[in-house]
Amino acid sequence: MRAMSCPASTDPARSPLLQALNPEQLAAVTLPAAHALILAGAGSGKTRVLTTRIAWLLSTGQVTAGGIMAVTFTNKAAKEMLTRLQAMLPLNVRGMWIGTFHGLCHRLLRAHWKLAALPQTFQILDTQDQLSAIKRLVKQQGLDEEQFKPKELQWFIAHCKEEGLRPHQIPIHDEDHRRKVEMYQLYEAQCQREGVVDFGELMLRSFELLRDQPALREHYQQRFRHILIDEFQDTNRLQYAWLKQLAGHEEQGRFVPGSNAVLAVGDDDQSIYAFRGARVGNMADFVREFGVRHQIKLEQNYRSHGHILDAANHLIDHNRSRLGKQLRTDQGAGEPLRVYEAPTDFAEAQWIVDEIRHLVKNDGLPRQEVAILYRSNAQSRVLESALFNAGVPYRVYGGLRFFERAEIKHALAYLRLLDNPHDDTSFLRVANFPPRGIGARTLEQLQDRARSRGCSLHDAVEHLGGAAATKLRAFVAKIDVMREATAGATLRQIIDIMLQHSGLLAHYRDDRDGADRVENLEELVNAAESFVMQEGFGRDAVALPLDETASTLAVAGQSPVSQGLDPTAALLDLPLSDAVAAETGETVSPLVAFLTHAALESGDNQAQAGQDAVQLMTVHAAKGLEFDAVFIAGLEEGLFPHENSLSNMDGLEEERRLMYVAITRARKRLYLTHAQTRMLHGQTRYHLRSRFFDELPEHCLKWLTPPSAGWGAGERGSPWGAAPSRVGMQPAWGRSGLAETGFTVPASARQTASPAQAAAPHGIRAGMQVFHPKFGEGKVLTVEGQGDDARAQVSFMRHGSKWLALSVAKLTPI
DNA sequence: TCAATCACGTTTTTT
DNA sequence: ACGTGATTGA
Repeated sequence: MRAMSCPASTDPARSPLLQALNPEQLAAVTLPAAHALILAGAGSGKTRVLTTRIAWLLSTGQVTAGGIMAVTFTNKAAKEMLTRLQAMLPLNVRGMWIGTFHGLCHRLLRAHWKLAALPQTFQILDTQDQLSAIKRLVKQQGLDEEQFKPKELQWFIAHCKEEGLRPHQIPIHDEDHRRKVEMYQLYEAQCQREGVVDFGELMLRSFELLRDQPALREHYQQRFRHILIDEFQDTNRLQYAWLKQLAGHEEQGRFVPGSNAVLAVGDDDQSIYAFRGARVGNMADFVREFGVRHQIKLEQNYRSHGHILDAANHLIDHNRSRLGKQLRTDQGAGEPLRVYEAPTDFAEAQWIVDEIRHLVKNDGLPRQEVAILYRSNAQSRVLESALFNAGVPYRVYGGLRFFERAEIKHALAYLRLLDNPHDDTSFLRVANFPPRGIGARTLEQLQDRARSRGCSLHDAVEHLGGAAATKLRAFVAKIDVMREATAGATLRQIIDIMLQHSGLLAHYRDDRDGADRVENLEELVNAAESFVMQEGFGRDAVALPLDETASTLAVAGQSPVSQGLDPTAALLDLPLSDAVAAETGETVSPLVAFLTHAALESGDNQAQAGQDAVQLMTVHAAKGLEFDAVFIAGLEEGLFPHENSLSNMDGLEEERRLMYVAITRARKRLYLTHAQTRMLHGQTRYHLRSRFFDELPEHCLKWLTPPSAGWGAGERGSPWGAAPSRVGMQPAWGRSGLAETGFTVPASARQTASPAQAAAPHGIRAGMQVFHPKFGEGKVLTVEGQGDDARAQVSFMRHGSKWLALSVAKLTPI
């Protein structure tokens, strides 16, 4: 370790930390302390660069641990960074500000709860809680749930916050819009009254805190000399604005970057979250507004074989809006991409499973090194059943997470009421659970009373008369008893007491199908135990992180006071006493901390159901992961690219980036599969092969089935459909079995060798050019349903894509 | 208050 | 097709 703490002036290559880096990576790691942008391609060692950069900054004494902030999007990424850092440096990373956007915002708000106008024990509303809070509000306002769909309202509020807008800042368009904004305002008031904040509020409130408190802002600007941001292409407007508060200030309406250094790492080609507010444009804005002079591209890929990379490069080249980047590898070309067309989704799944068994049996591939990726969750069902029937162990990502399970949410609601009896969301969740004779009617009365008095449900109870009130009082008393019984207890004891007193445990024990839920509740106790262990509550670990940091570096032979900026001193100088309190973690009780943890980290996606299992997930979920062998299933027009994204260019380009992400997950072997027909929403649908096939270089592909007509076919006016086949019928070539056999088909022949596009009686088939009296010329994308129910999705030249009932619409093939 | 029935929606998702 | 969430009847 001593060797690493060489001063910045010595040859950096001598440090063992830096030796294994390629020139671009080295340049990125050893950048001067200035704003910089790293364009990091898939598999280019991005995380490694980030962590090594931090380690390098620390070990060369350019900054102390307290002077670094590193931001990620997911807890997983944050954890990974911490783990890798710890492996590189003898450092207590606890005092470092490494975490997710929301985690760090939360930390700020806990530290400065008074300035942020929050109650000290404020709790976090997850998406579920938020929705139920909104439903409650809509009902309370006596509004029609049909007209004001809570889901829509939730979306509206979340998006306003992502844009950094408070209700009064929103320009009103029309009456409907005005009412939405009004609801937003009422929702805010409700949250404030109940002492809860949603995810968006964590971001927005801490942004405003920094914006409106100059002393605080300057303190943190002085403190965080180096700010590093991962997955920058996924940041939304508010996150970027938040960053600017930490790294500069406004002057006459213009942003002036500060003296600290922001390192943004991202990949515009992997921007797949525009639908939730991500702005790739933040990358360009960052370069402009921060006057970035250092830009580095990491294009050396350490993951995939040549053909896979070629395919990815070629595909993404079809996107127009790109910063421009080309991955390269030192590994050989490797195997070609295998393409398989199945008659049905069922057959596709069957074939994939067979192929996986061969991979495992013949090639000795560990099952967890095989992934099946798909565009939408609905596709997992048929794959799961095929795997299940074949007895192949598998694991599906993306189900309910631990802290989202109903029984856990109930338990957490009780725990929250212990700290904050005015949390109405929690109150309503468990007032009658387990059932104790408090009906919906009673709760409605209580809500009315609370509203008219402007108080919480808890406080409204004593002002309620009648028989029902007795039961409510008993409930409130129960909570009060629990609160007394748990005073001064450890987290474990609190949970044990709560589980007993609330009757939750007994309720699920009595339930015939409650075994799993009982198990989960017991797991909750374990989760709390390990949380306490990790956080080291009530012990030295949290006490003085900055001092520990200082001594660590002193041992490494460096003065923590470099550039005259001692963060410890800066902190103590602060007139903000609660900042110190927060830094030492003194003010947060273990229970509050645990509840926060539950909200911010909703837990693992699924218990490790067998390590040796094939991995199933959406392409989105696969981002950042890699596997030896990858299957991308359901590569069909309308599915992938998804039909909802076809109406505009941006949508299609995002789908293409998604495909790019999918391809670059594979190390050695990649399969691309599609089906002619598929069950979707209970109906049979006929799909064309995805246009993405036509965007891959021919020399990378190995067609295991004769290539049929694809997206490009109709466009080029080639003849159609030789022999129509029926749904479920085996194609002429049968199951060509092993991937070892293959067809080599020249690109020119691809469109004409068109087998078996299933035909419906009306004669309209996917891929046809058609004419509509009103919309004019168009191309059929999808046909679904039979008889009078048959519908087609047609992409018209002038009117975009539309769904038309074939029994009504006058479509003529041309 | 609870179970049975029915309408509804159904791209992607983290915090 | 299928699971969820709200409504209705016992």
